[in-house]
Order: sequence, then C-alpha cells, then structure tokens
Amino acid sequence: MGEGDDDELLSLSLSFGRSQKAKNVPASSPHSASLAPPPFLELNLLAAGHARGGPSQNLQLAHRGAVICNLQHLRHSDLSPDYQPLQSVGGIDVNLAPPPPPSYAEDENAASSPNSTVSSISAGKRAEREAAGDNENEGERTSCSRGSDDDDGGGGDGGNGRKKLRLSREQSMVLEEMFKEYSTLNPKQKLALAEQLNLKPRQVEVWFQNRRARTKLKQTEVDCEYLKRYCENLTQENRRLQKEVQELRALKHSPHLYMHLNPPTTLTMCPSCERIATLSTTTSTASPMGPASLQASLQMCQRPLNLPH
DNA sequence: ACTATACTAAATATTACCTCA
DNA sequence: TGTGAGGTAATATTTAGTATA
Repeated sequence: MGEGDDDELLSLSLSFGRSQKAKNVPASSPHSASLAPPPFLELNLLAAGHARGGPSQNLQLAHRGAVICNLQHLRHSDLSPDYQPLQSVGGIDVNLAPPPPPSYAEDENAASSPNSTVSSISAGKRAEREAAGDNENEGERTSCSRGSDDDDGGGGDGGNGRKKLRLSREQSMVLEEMFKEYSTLNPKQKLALAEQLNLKPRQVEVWFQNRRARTKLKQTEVDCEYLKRYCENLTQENRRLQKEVQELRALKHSPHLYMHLNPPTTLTMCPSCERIATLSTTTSTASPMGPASLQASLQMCQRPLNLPH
C-alpha cells in the first residue's frame, strides 16, 4: 500500500433479493408472503479514486429496479436501526396506494372490449386458464362503474383485439386494501375478489403481480437511497481517515512534533468492521505508533470494507 | 427420476392519461 | 382552443424458474 493508494475510496453497488426457494409462497399461506423485505442485500465495496469521480457517482439508481449497486452480504438489519425496509421510509409508504387516478371510472372510452385474449395464439397454459376461469368475459367488461359507458360504441371493441382498461377507483381501492393484507392471493381469495369486483380472476391475478412488482421497485429505490447515503458517509469517513493518516505520516517525519503526539484515537477502530486496530488507545500513549502498526492500520482500512456486521 | 401443472418474478409490450409546447 | 410529442403509470403478455403432486 503505497502512497498512491491514499486516495482510494469506495464504490458501492447493490442488489438484493431472496433465494429462489423463498420466492414461491404457498398459496395456502398468503400471510407468509406479506411484504417482507428482501432477506439479504449484496454489497460490493470497490476501491475507486475519488479524485476521478465523486463518491456519489458510484451509485446509480437503475431503471425499473434493476439495481446497480452491488452489495454483498448486507442484511437489512445491518444497515442501521433507523433503516425501514418497507413502508414509510422518508415519508414514502411503499405500500400506499398511488393517488387514485382522476376519475378513470368516468372515462369515456373506458367502455371497450374485453381485454385481450389476443395475440397469444399458442399459450396452452394460458388458454387453458382463460377457458377455465374466465368464460364470462367477452364483452362483460370490468366494473359496474364503467358499465354505463359501454354503449358509446367507441371503445376498443373487438376491432383490433385488446384494449386495456383502467380499473375503477373503487376496484383499485378494494384491491389495494386486499393487498395490504395479502400480497398474494390463494385461488379462493382470487375468485372471491374477482367476483366481488366484477373482474376476471386473471385480472385480479395480474393486478397482484404488478402490484408486487411495484412494491419491490419502490423498495428498491428506498434501499438504494439509503445505501447511497450510507456510502456517502463511509466516503466522508474514509476521506477523514486518509487525511489523518497523511497528517500522521507528515508528523512522523518531524520527530520533534511526533514525540508529543497523542495517540490517534480515531484510528483505533476500523469503521467498517469495527475491529480494533493495533494502534488503539490502549497501545499506550507511551509507545507512539511505529511504521508497522501504521501499515497494519492502513491495510485494514484500505481493503474492501465490510459493512458492519 | 420424470412429467404435468400451477404458481411466481422478471422483463417486456401495450394502452391510457397527463403535461407542455 | 385544439393538437401532437414525449413521459409516465397502469394493465397485460411472455418467459423462465421452482414447487408439488
């Protein structure tokens, strides 16, 4: 670790998820699926010259939740006591229903066709599904609230197949309420909800899929913001320590000052792993830090940092 | 062990709606 | 005021992986 390493900083990249096994939630136990935070985060802290780019440049928010941050073995509980994995982080409640669309229910072209069943010519599995559960479809559009519009003729009626319709406010509200309780539905729940909302079970299913995806995306953004701040703090701390090391080195070369130097208490513990370094305050004020211990300290702080355990 | 089925997440496409020039 | 482009959100489809019977 030469002088050249002095300005090495950290870059953070993060991704998180759960093991594949944990992904599938038995339909019979919807509660177990309820909005648990991803069980782990992956974090990679890489050396990056801060002179070349700001520390915050090393983190980016990926579009659509594809997170670029690369975190390794960082559990949510590791982040900090104030880290909130879900729901209202920084004023954001990721479970909160998005503001209701401005009266979609009254939307005029909302009439329109049964959704799709279109293009997928093959899709045996899906075809089966539709055939099985969704027979009532054809023309029987979604909500009663929009039923009144059905006659405007416009609508995407058959014409060219699929026409997407927004759910009415009431439907959305009910779905959101349900989602708060169960992030996944079992078949019975799905059927019941579909019936209650006058939707096709498939629509309910799709809505929940997309809702889970939105939740995850929001959570990803929240996590990323948090980690960004975390990284900035680490960067600051790193800078501070590097500066201190430089000062100490400078002092080392002026023995007069060096002998009167108090032990650098701030270097006694690695900020990342919190291990006590050789040059803790307990290394006695009488024995000023020698080159070896300094070296050890530097090595400790310059290798890729582990986040706090 | 193999297969069929059902379910899910992720990626992607399509459509609806909003804003602004 | 009307309109078209661009952006965003919502809804739908496809694909691949996994669990289970």
